Amino acid sequence: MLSKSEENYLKAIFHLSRKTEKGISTNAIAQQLDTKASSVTDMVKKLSDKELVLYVKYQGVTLTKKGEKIAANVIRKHRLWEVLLVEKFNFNWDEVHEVAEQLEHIHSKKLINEIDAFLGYPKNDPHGDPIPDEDGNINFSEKSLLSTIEINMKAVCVGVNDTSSDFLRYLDKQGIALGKEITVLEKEAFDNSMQIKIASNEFTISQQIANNIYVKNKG
Amino acid sequence: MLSKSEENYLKAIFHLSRKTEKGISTNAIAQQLDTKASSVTDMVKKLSDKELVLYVKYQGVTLTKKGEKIAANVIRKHRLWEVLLVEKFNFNWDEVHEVAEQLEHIHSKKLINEIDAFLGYPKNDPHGDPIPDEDGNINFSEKSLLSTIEINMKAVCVGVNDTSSDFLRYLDKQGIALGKEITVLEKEAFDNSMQIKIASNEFTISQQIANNIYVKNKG
DNA sequence: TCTAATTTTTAGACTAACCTAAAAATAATT
DNA sequence: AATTATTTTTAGGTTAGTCTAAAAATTAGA
Repeated sequence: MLSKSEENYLKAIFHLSRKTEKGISTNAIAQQLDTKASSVTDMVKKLSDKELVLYVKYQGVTLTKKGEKIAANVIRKHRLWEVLLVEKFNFNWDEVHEVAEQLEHIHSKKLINEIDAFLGYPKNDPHGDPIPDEDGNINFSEKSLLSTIEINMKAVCVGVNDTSSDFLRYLDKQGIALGKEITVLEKEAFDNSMQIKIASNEFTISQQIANNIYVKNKG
Repeated sequence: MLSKSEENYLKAIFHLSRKTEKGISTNAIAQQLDTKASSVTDMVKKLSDKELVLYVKYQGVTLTKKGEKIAANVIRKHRLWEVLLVEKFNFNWDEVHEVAEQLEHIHSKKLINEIDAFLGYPKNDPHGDPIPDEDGNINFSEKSLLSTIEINMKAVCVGVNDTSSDFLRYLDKQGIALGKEITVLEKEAFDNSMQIKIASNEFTISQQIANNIYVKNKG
């Protein structure tokens, strides 16, 4: 049985691996976990001994099949708990992260599968991220950043990149939520801000906002 | 914020304090937590520094008001999680303990109060034990051991003492459950076994069994 | 009440997970 | 290609929580 810390390292490496094909640097992991590179080196050696990562000194790490499966399972738990909190326990999508960080380390196969069933086998968490299945398979359906959508095109909001409270509450305030249809009306060349329409509401969002909203193009 | 270990010590002292007015010995705590007396001494000093227990060397410990409230809160969480597992997630009452031991250490006031509401503010856990309120108040309603009930008296099962899987599954098999009415038909002086009736079923139970079932006398 | 048995505490050590500071390796720049 | 800058690792230390073994205090028995 892995410790909470070991699980967190595997999860961090999993997430970082999505963004590159190369081995993940100790520094990158340290940053992700808000710890020091020297601590990462220690832990990565331990995970390597347990055959959960492949580690070559100075060359970064990659997950083994075994490590990847465990990481995906932690993420599965995190996301299912998030859905439970939002759907059944009146949490807002900006309130779930901290508690889910704790709950993802609860060890009980039965419990997480019962929650999955209780929720009707959801495919995505409250931020639109896909929920891995029991075997660690994860469905990365393609999505685009809102900032890349052309003028006069329609798109459906399917996820967010930033999950900070500040950002999510801004979205709440603007009426931006998963499933909402967004029309791009105009783009400002100077600051890359864009004019968008949701339902009958028209307003402007900054590039920073548009860079943190995932959509599926509807043409 | 207290560590999991500190919370477990407070909980153990709380439970042991129910059985005696005296200070709780390091040995008793060690036994309860399956650890060594020397470890207990260390921890008890720490809890004393934090003013969660009263500790005099060689004289045992008692909880302070502050410590008692925290302990009751851990127990509240443990028992509410148990109800959730049984009522919503298809756990049997003999399966909940281990997971609840993990879940009781999740820190989120909102979550536990939402669960409480979701469950309709239950008064007792699946084993009949009372659930403390948010302020740590706990309702110890009096109950007797089935072994003390006189012949020809009726009683309602309201709790169990032993919560091991073996014992609880034995009760399942015999049709003994919370709320069931039990009539004492006969007592065997030799081994203190008793003949009982539940619904229309008559059978014999050993003294050991009768000593682990709590009932409320119905006369 | 004095000695023996038991309980409790102290002393010293271990592990997991972290840290800082220095050394070593790799990457970047001229 | 040589030097500088950056990244990574090593070395040594810290804290929380545990342990064993020995010492000290308390309790029990004769």
